[in-house]
Amino acid sequence: MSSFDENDAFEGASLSARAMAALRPEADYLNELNPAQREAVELLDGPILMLAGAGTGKTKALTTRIAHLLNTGRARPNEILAVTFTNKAAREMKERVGRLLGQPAEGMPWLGTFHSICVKLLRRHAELVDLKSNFTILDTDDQLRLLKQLVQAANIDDKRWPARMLAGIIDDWKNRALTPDKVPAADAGAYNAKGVELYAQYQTRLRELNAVDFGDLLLHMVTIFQTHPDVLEQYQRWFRYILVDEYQDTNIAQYLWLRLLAGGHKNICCVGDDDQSIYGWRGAEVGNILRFEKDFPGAHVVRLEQNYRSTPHILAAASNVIRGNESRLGKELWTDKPEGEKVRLIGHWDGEEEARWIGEEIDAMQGGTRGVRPMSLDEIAILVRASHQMRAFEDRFLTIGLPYKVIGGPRFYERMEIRDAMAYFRLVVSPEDDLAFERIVNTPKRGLGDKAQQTIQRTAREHGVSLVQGARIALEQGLIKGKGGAALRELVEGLARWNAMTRGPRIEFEDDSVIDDGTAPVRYGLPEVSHIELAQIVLDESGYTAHWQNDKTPEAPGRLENLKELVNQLDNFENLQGFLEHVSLVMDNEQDSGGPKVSIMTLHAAKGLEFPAVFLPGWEDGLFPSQRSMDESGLKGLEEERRLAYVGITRAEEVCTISFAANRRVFGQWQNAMPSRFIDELPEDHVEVLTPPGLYGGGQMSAGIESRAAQANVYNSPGWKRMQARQGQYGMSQPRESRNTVIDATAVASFTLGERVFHQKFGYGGVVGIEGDKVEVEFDKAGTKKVVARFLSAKDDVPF
DNA sequence: GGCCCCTGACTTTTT
DNA sequence: GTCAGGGGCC
Repeated sequence: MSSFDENDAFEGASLSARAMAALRPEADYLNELNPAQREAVELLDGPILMLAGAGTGKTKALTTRIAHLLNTGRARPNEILAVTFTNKAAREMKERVGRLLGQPAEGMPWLGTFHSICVKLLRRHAELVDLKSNFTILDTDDQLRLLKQLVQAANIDDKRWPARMLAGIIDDWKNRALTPDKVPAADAGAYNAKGVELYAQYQTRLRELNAVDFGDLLLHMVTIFQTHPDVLEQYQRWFRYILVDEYQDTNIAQYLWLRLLAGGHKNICCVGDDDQSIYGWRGAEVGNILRFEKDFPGAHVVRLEQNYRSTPHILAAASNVIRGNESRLGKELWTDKPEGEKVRLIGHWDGEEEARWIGEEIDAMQGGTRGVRPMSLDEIAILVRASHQMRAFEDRFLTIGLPYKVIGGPRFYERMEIRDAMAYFRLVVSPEDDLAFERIVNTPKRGLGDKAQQTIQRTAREHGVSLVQGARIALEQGLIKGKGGAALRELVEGLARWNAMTRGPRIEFEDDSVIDDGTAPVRYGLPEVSHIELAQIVLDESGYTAHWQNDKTPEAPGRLENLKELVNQLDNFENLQGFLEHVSLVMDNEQDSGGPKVSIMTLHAAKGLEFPAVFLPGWEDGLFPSQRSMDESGLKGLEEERRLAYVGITRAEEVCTISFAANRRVFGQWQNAMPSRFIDELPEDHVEVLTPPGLYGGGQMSAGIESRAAQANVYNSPGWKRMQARQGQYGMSQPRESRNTVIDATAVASFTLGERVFHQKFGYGGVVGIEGDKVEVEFDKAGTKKVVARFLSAKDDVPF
C-alpha cells in the first residue's frame, strides 16, 4: 500500500490519455464472457449479487466489470471502491484490471483490502475518534501484552481468565461492531463479569497510545460514518460504484461499513458463494449473503454456475455433499468438460499407512504410472482439516525424499525475529512507542529484568513521559546501575542516534536561527544514510543480529535469513515509516524455490486455489467434521464443516482422492474412528472405491461404506487392478526404486560416520549410519532419524 | 536473571 | 505426543 496521498485518491482523477486509448472496444471483452458473467458485468446500476460457485470465473467477471465501468465512463478509476479480504486477492485484481486496461492499475487507489482502505480513511479522519493521524497499528502480540497489563491491574487471576480469552472476546465484539457502550447486557457476563469494563479500559489505553488494533480499523470508520453524516455523505458521493469480493466472509462491522457507504446510490456489487463460507468462527456471517435481497430490495441476483475447473465427476461429488446443507441459496455447478476419472475413495488401517499410500500415489502420478498423464509435483496438493495432520505427511515425505512445501503456517511478519526487528524500527521512527520499547528493552538480553523494567515504568509514569524518556531519566537519577544500566544507556543513546539518522542533518536558515528545544519546528535535510542502511545499522548496533548469530539452535540461521529478507524488502519503500505502515497490514512470505513440490495445506488455506490432483485425507467423524465444531456450534458448525468439504473437493481439476483411516494417534493416544459422515454423502455413481479387501475386519466401516464397496465391486475396479499391477511392478516392500532418478540425480552425497550435519527440520546432528542414499543421524534435539542424504548438509555449509 | 521442569492445552486464521 | 508458558530454583 502506498502511503496515503490525497491527490492520488481524490483528484488525480482520470486515466491517462494513453490508457484511455488503450481501452479495448466493449464487444471485445464482453464476448469473452458466458451469458451469466456477461449479465453480471453489464448490470451496472443498483445492487447486484453475483453468486459465483467455485471455479466459475468470478475474478474474471469482477475485473471485467471494473473495466466496463471505466470504459462506459460511469466512473473514473478513483471513484470505484473495490474491496477484498486478502492482499493476495487485491494484488491479483489489480493485476488483472491493469491487464484489461493496458496499463498498471495505479489509478485505482481504492482497490484493496477492507483494512488497508480503512487505514487510508481513518488517517484522514482520525481526530473524529480522538486519534492522531499517525496512529500505530498494533499486532496481536502488542494487543496481548496490553491486555495482560490491564488484567493484572484489575487483579484477575490470569490463570483462570487468560488474557488471550479476553482478546478473543473483544475481537468478537469488534467484529460485531460493538463499542464498549453497545455491548448487550447478555454478553456483559463475559470474562468474569469484567469483560466490558476491561474492553473500555483497553480502548482508552489504545487512545492514549495513539494506537488501534485490526478490529478498530473497521469499527472506528463505522463509528465515524454513523456519527458524522457529512463525512459519510462525502464518501457516498465519491465512491460511485462499490464492488466486494468474498462477500460471504464479511462480518457485521464490514457489512455495516458497506451498507453505510452504499446507502446513497446503492451501486453495490457483491460477489460471493454462500457454499464457501468457512470463516464463521472468526466472525463471518453467512447471513450477510443470504439476506442480500432483503437488505437491498430490488437487487439482481446473478448465478455463475458454469464451472471451468473440474470434471463432471468431481462436480457431482461436491454438489451432492453440499446439498446436505439447509441454509443456502442454491446453485448447481455444471461443466462441459469430459468425464475424467471418478472421485476415488480409499480407507486405511491407520494414519501412517494413509501417508505412506499417498506418498506412493504421488510417486506414481509423477512417474506417469498412474493416471492419464504424468504430473508435476506442483500440480498435486494435500488438503487437511487441521494442521497437526500435516505431520504424518511431512515425516513420510522426508523419509522417502519427496519434495513438499507447507502453505500457510506462521506468516513472515508474525515470526519472532521479524516482530522484534519491527519493534526496533518502530522505536526509531517514533520514540514514544511504548509497546515497542517493552518488547525490545531486554531483547537481546541486556540484564534488564522485571525490577529494572518496573523502575523505568514508574519513572515514566511519574514524569508523564514515554518509556524511552523514562529510561533516560531513571539513568540520570542513577536508579538503574551496573551492567544493566550501561546496556540501557547504550540502547537509549542508540535510539536517539538512529532517530536522528532518519532526519538527516539540520538545515539552518538565515532569517531564523534554529534552536532545537523540541518545540520549535526544525527543518531537516535528507537523511545521510538510506533507510535500508539505517535498518541494517539498527539491527547491528543494537546487538540484535549478534544475538541470533550467537544462538546455536537450529532455527537461528533461518531467522537471520528472515532478517536479511526483511531488510531487502525495504527496497520497495521510500522510508521506514512507509514500510512500517505497509508491513502491519501486508507482507506474506510466498517465496519458494528449488523445483516442483507437493503442496500441503489446510482446507482453509486452499480456498481460492486449484490443483489438477487433490488428496483429501482424514475424512473421519470427529476429525472432519471436527467434533469441536459440532459441539460448539451444533448444526451451524456441521454445515460449515460441510462447506469445507465442498471447498476441498472443488479444488480438484482432474483427480480427487478422499481417504480415511480406521485408527489414528490423537494426542499420543490411539483412537479409532468411523469414516466421515460426508463420505456417505458422496454420490455412488461418481465414486470409485479403492479400499483393498480384508483391510477392515468387519464392523470398522459404516454400513454405508461396506455396501458401497460391495456395489462398486472393489476387486474389479480399475483402481484396484492398477494398484495390483503397480505393486507387482516393483513390489510393496521396496517401492522406492525410481526415486533418485526422478527427483535428483545428484542426491547421493557422501557423508562419513560421525560427521556433523545439519537438517532444515531436525537441526544439527551426527551421522551414525549410512544405507545407500539414506543416512541415519542422531540429532541433538530431534532424536535419531533416517533421512535422505540430499536433505542434509555438512555442518560448515550452513548458511549464515 | 536465566534455566529447567512441570502443567495444561490441543481446529480453522486474515488483517 | 508435543509445545508453550509459567513457576520455581540456582
